[in-house]
Amino acid sequence: MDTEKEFLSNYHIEDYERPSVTADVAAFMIRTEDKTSYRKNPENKLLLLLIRRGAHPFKDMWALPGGFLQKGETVEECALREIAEETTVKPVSILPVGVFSEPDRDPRGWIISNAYASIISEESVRQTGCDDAADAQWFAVSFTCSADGNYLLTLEYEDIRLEAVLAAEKTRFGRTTFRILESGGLAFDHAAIIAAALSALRGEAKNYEAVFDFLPETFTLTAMQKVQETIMNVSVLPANFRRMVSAYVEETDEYVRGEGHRPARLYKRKK
Amino acid sequence: MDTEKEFLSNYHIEDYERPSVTADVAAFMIRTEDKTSYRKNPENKLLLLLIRRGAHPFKDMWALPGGFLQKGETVEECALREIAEETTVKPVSILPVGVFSEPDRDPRGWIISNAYASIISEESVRQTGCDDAADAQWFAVSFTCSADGNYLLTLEYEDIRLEAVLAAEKTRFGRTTFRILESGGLAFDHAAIIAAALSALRGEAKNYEAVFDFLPETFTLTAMQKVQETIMNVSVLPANFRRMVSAYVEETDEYVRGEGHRPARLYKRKK
DNA sequence: CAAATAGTGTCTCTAAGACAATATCAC
DNA sequence: GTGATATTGTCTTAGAGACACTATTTG
Repeated sequence: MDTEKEFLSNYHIEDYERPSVTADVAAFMIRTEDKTSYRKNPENKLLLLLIRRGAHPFKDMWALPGGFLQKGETVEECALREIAEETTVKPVSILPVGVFSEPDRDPRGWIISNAYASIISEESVRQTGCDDAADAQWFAVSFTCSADGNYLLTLEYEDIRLEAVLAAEKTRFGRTTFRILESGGLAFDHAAIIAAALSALRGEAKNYEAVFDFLPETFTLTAMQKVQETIMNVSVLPANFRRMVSAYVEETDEYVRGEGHRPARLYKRKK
Repeated sequence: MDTEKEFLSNYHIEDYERPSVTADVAAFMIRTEDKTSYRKNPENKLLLLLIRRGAHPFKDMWALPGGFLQKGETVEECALREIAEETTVKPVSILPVGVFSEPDRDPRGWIISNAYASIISEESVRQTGCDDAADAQWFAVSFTCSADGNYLLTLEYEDIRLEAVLAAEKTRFGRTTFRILESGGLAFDHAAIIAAALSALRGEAKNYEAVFDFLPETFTLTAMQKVQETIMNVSVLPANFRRMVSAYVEETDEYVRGEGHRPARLYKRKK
């Protein structure tokens, strides 16, 4: 009968075949567009960071930032590291989306991916400017349910337009998985990962958690509502929105002036 | 410039160090206890399947069933296979709980675990009888928040009593992770995995999805309510429970008779 | 003043909690 | 009848959607 110590010294973990493990990150940002009139409030756009692959496989196609898990870090730390390497900004928060482990999902071999959604604040990007590299760009996101029950994921940056089609498959427990019908020029199974990340993000925006992460320290309630509506792709009456978030925010004494209409009070998140 | 084909033939995935990947499963069952009186309804108990480890490390301690990911299967398939190998019954459903990847979580080396909760119906266990092996037993589960804000996880089988203490750490998005203060004799970080699985299970029982999976094809509403209450550790007034589930169930023409009180109509899940 | 947004009040409807009351069986 | 559960109905309250109305600013 071995002792535990003896057992461990004789144990060779290398004897078993193992997969490679990666973390892939869908990094979202909301950009405030330019005003169309001196008195109109600006629109918002939901953006997703994609990297143009410089190497095979899927060379020159667009993919989520991500990379291999390194010894000594957790998968979550790996996701944070990868997003930091690509953007130079620290994500406000990070949300697990799922594990993608279909054996044939990567032509390089047996590689399973831990997917995360992360939220990057517009503020932090404006400060450090992270999209100067031509191979990393923020794409405008559209994700809608089409008439035939499939989902259409559209990603646009200047004249580049990626259109993926996904079949939504309801699994147990109200979860939905997405099967790629057309990848739309996205590498690997990243179209499915992006769809899952968007679903997760929308789920978390319901309780306003995710909404705050897109916003600066202080914000107007209208700005908050626009963020919520941009993520969720629905609209609410302003009066009702104010009532619903009133428990989560607190007033400051400051106002936004000079907008061509009544000044809006700034709020901050209630701890 | 390589073609993709050339690139892949020169690509040696073995050059990079990789972790081992496992799936661990918290398999839950609800057992109907014996009646204490001819006319009283029986109580329910929530049970969790644990395996006594026959090998180092943590030899002779209790652990979740689980095992290494094999080539050609997804982590979910791995979880299903592992639970089938241990119990001979097919779980009704399986629910992802999270990835546990702290570098030092396994003394054998770099091993990350994909945790799942699975639901086993009492019916299927009664039919095939899966706990004849002395090294696999169903433990009664108790999981409560103690006065100091920590969580107490108690697992009992006959004279064996495992008591783990966990600190709940709120992460973003309303999620909670559990840090082990006392493992209570559970192997690896399995106390934390069990706590996370119970949290996930309770979350899914709110919308009755998980509740149906514990029940047979047809059931009384009282039986359904007891299952819900057993999982969630809360109680509801019967009148209100009936109203709340009325949208999810439909009547059958059958009744349960001979119980010493008014016969209860049998219901089935509404598709 | 006009255009636009900021902000308040109120009506209605629905869902959930509390609770009263009735129904039906085995012993 | 008694003790237990089964089942229905109703009162109340909280929250969300709809909408009317007022307030405030800049060009």
